[in-house]
Amino acid sequence: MSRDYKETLNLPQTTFPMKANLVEKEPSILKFWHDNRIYEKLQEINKKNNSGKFILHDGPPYANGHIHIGHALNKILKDIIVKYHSMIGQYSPFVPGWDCHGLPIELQVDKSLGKEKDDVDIFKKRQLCRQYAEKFINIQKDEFIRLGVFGFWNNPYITMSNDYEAIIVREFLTFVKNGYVYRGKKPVYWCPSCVTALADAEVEYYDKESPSIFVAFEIIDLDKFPVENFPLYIVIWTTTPWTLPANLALAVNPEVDYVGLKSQKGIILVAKESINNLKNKIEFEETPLFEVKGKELEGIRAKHPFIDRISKIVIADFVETGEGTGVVHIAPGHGEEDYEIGLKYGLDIYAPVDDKGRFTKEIPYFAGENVFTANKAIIEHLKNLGSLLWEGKITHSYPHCWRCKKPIIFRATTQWFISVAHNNLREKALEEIDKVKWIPSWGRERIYSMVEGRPDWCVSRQRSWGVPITLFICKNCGYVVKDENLFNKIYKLVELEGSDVWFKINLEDLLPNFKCPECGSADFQKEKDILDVWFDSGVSHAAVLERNSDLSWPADMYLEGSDQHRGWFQSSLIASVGSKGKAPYRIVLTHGFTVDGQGRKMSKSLGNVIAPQEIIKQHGADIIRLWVSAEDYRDDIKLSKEILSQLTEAYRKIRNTLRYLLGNIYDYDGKNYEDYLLEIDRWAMMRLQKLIKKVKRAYENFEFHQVFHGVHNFCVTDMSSFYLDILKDRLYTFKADSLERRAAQWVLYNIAKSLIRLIAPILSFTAEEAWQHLPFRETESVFLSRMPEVEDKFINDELEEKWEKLISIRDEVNKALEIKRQEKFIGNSLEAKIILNVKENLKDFVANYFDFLPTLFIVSQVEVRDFLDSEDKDFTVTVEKAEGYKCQRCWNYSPMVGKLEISDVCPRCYHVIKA
RNA sequence: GGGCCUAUAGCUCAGCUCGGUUAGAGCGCACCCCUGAUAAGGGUGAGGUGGUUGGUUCGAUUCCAACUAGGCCCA
Repeated sequence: MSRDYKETLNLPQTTFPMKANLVEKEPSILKFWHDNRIYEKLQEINKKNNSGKFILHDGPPYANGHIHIGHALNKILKDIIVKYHSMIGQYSPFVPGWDCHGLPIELQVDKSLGKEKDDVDIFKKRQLCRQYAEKFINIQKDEFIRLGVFGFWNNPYITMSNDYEAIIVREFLTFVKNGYVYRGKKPVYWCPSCVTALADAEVEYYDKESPSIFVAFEIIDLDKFPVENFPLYIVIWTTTPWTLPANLALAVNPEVDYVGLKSQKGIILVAKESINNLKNKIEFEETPLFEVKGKELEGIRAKHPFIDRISKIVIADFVETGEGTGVVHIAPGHGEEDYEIGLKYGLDIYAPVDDKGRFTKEIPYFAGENVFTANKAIIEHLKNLGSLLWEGKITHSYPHCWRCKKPIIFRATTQWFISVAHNNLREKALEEIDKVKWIPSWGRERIYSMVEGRPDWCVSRQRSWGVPITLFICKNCGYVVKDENLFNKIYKLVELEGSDVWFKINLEDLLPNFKCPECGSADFQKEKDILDVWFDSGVSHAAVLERNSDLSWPADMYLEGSDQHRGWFQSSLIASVGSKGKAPYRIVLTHGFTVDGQGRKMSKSLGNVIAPQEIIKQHGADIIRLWVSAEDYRDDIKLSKEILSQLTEAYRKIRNTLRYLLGNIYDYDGKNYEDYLLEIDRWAMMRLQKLIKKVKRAYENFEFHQVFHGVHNFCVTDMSSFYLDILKDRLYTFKADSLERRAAQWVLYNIAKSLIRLIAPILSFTAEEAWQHLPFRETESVFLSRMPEVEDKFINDELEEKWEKLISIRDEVNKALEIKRQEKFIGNSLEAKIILNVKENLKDFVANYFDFLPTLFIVSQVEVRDFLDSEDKDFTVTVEKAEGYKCQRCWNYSPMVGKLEISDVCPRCYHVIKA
């Protein structure tokens, strides 16, 4: 007649639920943070306590659309860093921002306007753009908050706010004042039918049939070649004959071999590798008369076929020999690469084509003719001159206008530039790059080579939605007014009314009776272009870091995806070096991009996109946060269903470990039992210290996946399968207030309290929830507490070594037990008695732990015998059935069961019950 | 096509900086146990041509090169 002893045990009790139900729980935790002003309190505390600052400056996402997983990744990484630094006491306010101007929003607004688009005035249109941006700021804000990201969400920075726009204007005018800004020409996509410039995003590629021609340019500098009595021609290939009037140079590849071939026309010069492309098109003798490397051709002069002009040969890496002749005709006003070459060789950026795509007056024969229709006439003309060697057709992918769907052209137009050469801006920027810490380190190389090779910054856009280029230009002589007083007035006006004001004012209003200092004219025009949005975000260091008194300049860190080496990191660097001479950041951390399980980029067409909103709905934000921490962000970051389910499992393990810790300290009295620890408790405390050390170092080094792995391993290996399993007996069966049990509780309490804080920057919701279940907590939120400190007194190498040995013996015991379990000899390990056959060298060691061994192995009895075999082992394990009967209370077997006053319990339990 | 980067078990990561015994961990999986952490817990086990191919070397996952696949940025 055994009675139920369950009620005499100290079984775990907790209100911390096993099932997280994050989907419902997280919103209530958000409310808790909000209602109790936890973030604000954290800032106030750290601001006061003076133990340093860590300013992570937020790169503004574009206020368009819902957030995607990349946004989530970026903001969570930032949040982890900011929370960690806050929890070591540093003042780390996080001011989120949004990038609001720019084409994508304008296009959306245009789309919604439909036909009305061309009728609405600029104020109306800008207002619509503003409303559009506002809408998505609010949407994204809610989505970021839902992820558990802490920050000043009520007071973010917005690049379209009046004060921010004013700083944009001020910074730009400073660049102007300091001489960095100039007007130049640059080819842009141009639709002759819509009479407008197009942005990259407005260009669509379709197949188009174009002429394909070989044209001979006669070489003047014959003395460089072993040819006598023969004219020499260099032969180009082009599919845009209409660009020939603008031809200013001929490009060859420096590494390619060029050959002279005898033809009817004379000797023709083409790439050796291109000879095959000429066969059946031109008659020539295949044996080359001479051979010359491309780079040796640089500088040689040739005659334009129908315009009285010299075209020099230039070298360019991009010239290919796969098609054509290995020689490319260069019209710097009509092509991107041509333009780059033009800049390099100081060529005129020449584009004798008007708004409607017609040749200007200066072009003989073809003036006034549309460039596309002129193709035919030009070919005819070349033919007549004998310069055309071959003519054919080609179908290729060609840019078209997204609105009228007609083919577009590249056409140089007047644009505003920031010179990177002026005042050694480029060199200074490069020097600054070397002062910054780049994580990962290859970031330095990447941005360095980009800045080293970048052209001047084209900052003008022919658009409506942006901050205007606030300059007045003399209509007569082109002088740009740089009056300090004027600049100040404009700045003040924008600060007061926003940049819309620019479209309402005239120079006359600001500087009455102003005359051009160059020519005395009083006739000025107001610039209509707006600024590149990269300038907007590029000056955030001035508009946010510098101006917000809670922050400081430079930032400790910028953290964005690796695409920003070309984007924001660079625009910020140039903007900051240009005005302050220094980089706006000390550390730049980059992360990779989110890809699917196979490492492919996420795209709608592949159907492998996983939205953060979806994960939140299914698993909760903490799972996204765990994902962010688990993956090594320096590479591309994989995300798949499989990865999510793995993380869910890992989450459960961590959560359950916390739950078990909390469940076993339900009646802990809060006193210090350090002096009563058993050795295994000291071992556990040591493991905890090692974990704290590892995790903190990982946070310091921004290696969050180490945090995840460290914590998870600790929960699984050290806690769940070892310490906690072994501890059950003591916790459940010992007298509730016995010193042994209290000592264990003291350890568990320490572990719980530390663990919760260690995971708080990552599993913010779960940590907060657990914290609220932690007895004797000193702060109302886990985030108002500090990261645990390593207590060196618990670190003991000798102890560690001993326990490694004990654990390896335990492993062997487990193997032996498993064999017997499979044989159905035993089930629960408490049914067993272990015989340890030990050699001389282990004897003393084992003897020392003799009393503890049953606990360690979780068996009922252990007997130690001498191991006399000569086998190459220090010990062997034999499993026998435990002696005596099972104690109905603690389930250990004992020969004493049945011999006591209470017949079904062991002596140990007997005393507990009796007491 | 160019610059930068990545490639270790089904998954997430170690190790390799200064090349040298059977390449580690956790998860997952399989089998077993427990039913006093229970939509939990414990045990054991099976999983790797270290992307491929060359080179350097007595010896390479670790160094070098090429290639393949993938990513970012350009063209």
